[in-house]
Amino acid sequence: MVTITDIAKACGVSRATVSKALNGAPDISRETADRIRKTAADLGYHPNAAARALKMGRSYNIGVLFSDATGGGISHEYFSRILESVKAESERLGYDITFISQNIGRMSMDYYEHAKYRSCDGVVIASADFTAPEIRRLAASEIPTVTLDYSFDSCSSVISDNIRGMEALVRFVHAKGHRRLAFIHGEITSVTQKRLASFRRTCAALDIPVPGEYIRPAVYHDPRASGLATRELLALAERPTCIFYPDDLSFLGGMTELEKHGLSIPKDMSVVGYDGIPLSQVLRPRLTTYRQDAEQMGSEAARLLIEQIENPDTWLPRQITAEGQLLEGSTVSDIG
Amino acid sequence: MVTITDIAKACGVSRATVSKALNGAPDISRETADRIRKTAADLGYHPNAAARALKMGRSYNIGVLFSDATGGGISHEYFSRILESVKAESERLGYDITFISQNIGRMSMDYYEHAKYRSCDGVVIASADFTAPEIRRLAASEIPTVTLDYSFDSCSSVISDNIRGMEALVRFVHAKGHRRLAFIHGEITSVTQKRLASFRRTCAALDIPVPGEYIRPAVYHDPRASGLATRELLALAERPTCIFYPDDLSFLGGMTELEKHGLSIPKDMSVVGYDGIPLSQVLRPRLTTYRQDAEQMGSEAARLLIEQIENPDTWLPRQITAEGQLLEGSTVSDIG
DNA sequence: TCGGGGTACTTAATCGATTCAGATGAATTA
DNA sequence: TAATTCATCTGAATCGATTAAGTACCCCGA
Repeated sequence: MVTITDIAKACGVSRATVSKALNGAPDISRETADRIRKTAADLGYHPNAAARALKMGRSYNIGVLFSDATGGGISHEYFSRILESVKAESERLGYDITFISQNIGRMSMDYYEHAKYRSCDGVVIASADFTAPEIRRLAASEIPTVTLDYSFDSCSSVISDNIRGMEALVRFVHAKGHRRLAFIHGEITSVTQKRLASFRRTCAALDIPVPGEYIRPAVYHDPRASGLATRELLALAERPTCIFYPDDLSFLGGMTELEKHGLSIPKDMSVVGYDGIPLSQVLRPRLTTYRQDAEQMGSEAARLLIEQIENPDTWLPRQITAEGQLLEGSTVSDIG
Repeated sequence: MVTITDIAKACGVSRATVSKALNGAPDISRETADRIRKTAADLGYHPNAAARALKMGRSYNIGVLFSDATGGGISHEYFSRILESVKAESERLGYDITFISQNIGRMSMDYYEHAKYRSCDGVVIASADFTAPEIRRLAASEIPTVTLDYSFDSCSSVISDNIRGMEALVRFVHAKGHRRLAFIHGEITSVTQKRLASFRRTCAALDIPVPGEYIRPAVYHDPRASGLATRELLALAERPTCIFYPDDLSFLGGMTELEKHGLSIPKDMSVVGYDGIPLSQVLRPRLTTYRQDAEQMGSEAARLLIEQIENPDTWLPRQITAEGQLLEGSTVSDIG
């Protein structure tokens, strides 16, 4: 590896001079600085990240903490899209990405310790459970932190607008004349709570009664679970006219179940999804759903975090809401 | 942060002794070693990764390089599942994961330089194009490397058996009596070439003619592209009786198109996918496809890599083939 | 001619951990 | 008793980069 010493030798100056020149210190003459920069480029020099991290306490590395109940966090399309855009934006701004988890090999450490161990300059957190003490410890620590879809008041956050998204869907369906709305929800998380609360509140505002049996638990991104919930709904004495699915993938499980019962969408049953993944828009009928802008959320999160890292003094926590968008497909019949 | 110096002070020994005790050096007495280990645990000590990396040239960090044409690598289910399992297995073995890419911030560097910059102990490579010079440079370097779905003879690799997988599908369809097989393929990569070659070879072996117009290009994981390709196939004078899709998601695009033409699966058209993602098995009819074991591939890759890192002397390149499995759904009619 | 004040550099300490080459002291041997 | 051996621990250099403090040199004014 080319080190600062090699450049110093090649240029006949001290290592300190090289370091300063490369970092744009004011007390190096133009000519020397240019010469050093040219030599560095010629030799293919890149600073050693470990040495820098050790000396400066800055690693130019940001941690990503994705924790969900099942552990397969990344493989959910919503998360992987966020991850991809956090990664892209961070790289653009000069930072690398490392995953933060608990228990690396034989060492047992929590998230905070792991982040310190790797000298992460900051961490982006997505979690199904923000009440977990390990998550709170990290969020409350001196390490800059941005949370996704949840907000602590001591750190910045990027939130997809679940309240407004769900309200938009309910109002859309209501406008089409539906009054018997069933709601299949994912595991209880803060996001789920928001969507459910928004569903209930909007229904109340529109004078739509919501019988308890119309609210069914399932699991996010699990077509099987939503298929089951769908079957239960179809067994009710008074069937709903429209089913809200926890997400687009879950809808596919429901779709299968509806077909089995010989019900066609939207003639015999209307449905809406959530997420707006690309797949939902190539299905026929096109799914009516609410698109969450995962790309925007990821890059916004990276920007907020890095801004905080680089301006610790002037920084104040900010909550950014990522606007979604109702995708009006054709899975909701007009029975007005 | 608790450092080795803190422990040394607390125990009244030198820093050297602490380091040796924690690393199990033989010239430290049992009692001293125990006392030091206990103190370390009490104080919540964890070694500083940067300091270690600097001194030892070992970072306990492995790089993951996912590069595809579109750039959205991670968000493809197949890749994200591999990533998830590389991550899980690496963590179990004491390693963290960092993404390797080109051009971090203002610094322009290639993959190899990036891996050096972060002192990665090794790199797992998944790429759409293994002929790219930056990929070859990394694979040919002194950095331990494991490739996925491609093999250089100088490094280990984990390959999903595309040859056998495709052969199994063709034979299955042939056994059901189909003789007019259309093949929609993804972007031309080494994987695509293997599948296509295997398709052609197996067809030849079974005396199935393959007209050029039955081979259609599309894009992996893009329902729109495969929908288009499907439309073209349906416009042919002599339609195929079975369509091979590049992957399960692509099939969904085809499904939509087939429905539009009033064709039902498998009565009017048989189809097979590839990948065996969970979704494919909850659809009705259940998709006939070939399951690639992404989880096994990921953990196998991590194990191979770490074995090489930890035993550089006795190491020899190994090629591991991950067996897949034909999932016999009900999207292929029996016209025998 | 001497010193004040810049400019442009160098020296050396430092970050936290590892490791080689001693050093210490007790026990053993001639 | 003096020399040797062994187990156990310490001192100091080192990895590559940064940075506070110090030095050399030049220019200028009185």
